[in-house]
Amino acid sequence: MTDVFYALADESRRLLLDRLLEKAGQSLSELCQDFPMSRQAIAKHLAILEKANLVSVHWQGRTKLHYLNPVPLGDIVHRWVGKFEDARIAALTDFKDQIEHDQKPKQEKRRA
Amino acid sequence: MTDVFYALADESRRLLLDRLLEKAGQSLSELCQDFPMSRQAIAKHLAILEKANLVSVHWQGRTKLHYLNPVPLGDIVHRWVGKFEDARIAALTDFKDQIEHDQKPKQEKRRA
DNA sequence: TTGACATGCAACTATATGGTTGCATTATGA
DNA sequence: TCATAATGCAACCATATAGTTGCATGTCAA
Repeated sequence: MTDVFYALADESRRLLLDRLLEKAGQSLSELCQDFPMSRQAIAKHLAILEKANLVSVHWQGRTKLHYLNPVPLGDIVHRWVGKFEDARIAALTDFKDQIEHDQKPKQEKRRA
Repeated sequence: MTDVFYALADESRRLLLDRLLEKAGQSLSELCQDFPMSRQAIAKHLAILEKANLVSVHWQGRTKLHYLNPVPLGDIVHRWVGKFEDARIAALTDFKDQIEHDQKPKQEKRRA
């Protein structure tokens, strides 16, 4: 959980995921093209994405091919964000209204 | 985007969100109870959550009441994770199979 | 009015992070 | 075989992060 959020908390890493969404199976040097950063910096970012299981790799000779693995994203949505779903629905009804009317939200204890 | 992921990339901060989901409108000192950390450390975490717009505050005299704002979570899911949805569906069909069979995924270019 | 309570502000510390450069290792292909 | 290409490893640096402690400010209530 922490690993995934941490990995996503960096613009460069999110951009790398975008690149791998556009085209799967890119090598490190391929991903380095048009990226304003040294190869080693990118390799570190990819290692972090690997650790978070957001990227899977496959060696082919001396080149390391990278594949986006979107499964942890789904996990986060369903196993973590999900529990805030009730609050989100409530937010659409009362919370937002009250904020807009510059009042203190009246609920002292929201349902669990 | 970065602010939200960054805020969520810390166990303590995610725990604070849990606390505010259980009971809305808690003050700083209330949130300090049973939290193995100084008040100032918690205040910093709350400031980060505020900056990410995950927590809204309301002053009542000398006490600052904190409310969970789950809207940015929904935004992340729909505006960011959403674009990986196609890949996630594909992952369930071919990618996972091939990983399990220890083969290189055959797609060189996934659809955009 | 004044003491106590809730919070904020500032300085400080140790460690993590994001980046760099230089060199080593391994595999390809002419 | 051997130069080159793809990657890894290690040291280093500046800054950010997560935490601490001490003190200041502001508000409530007796």
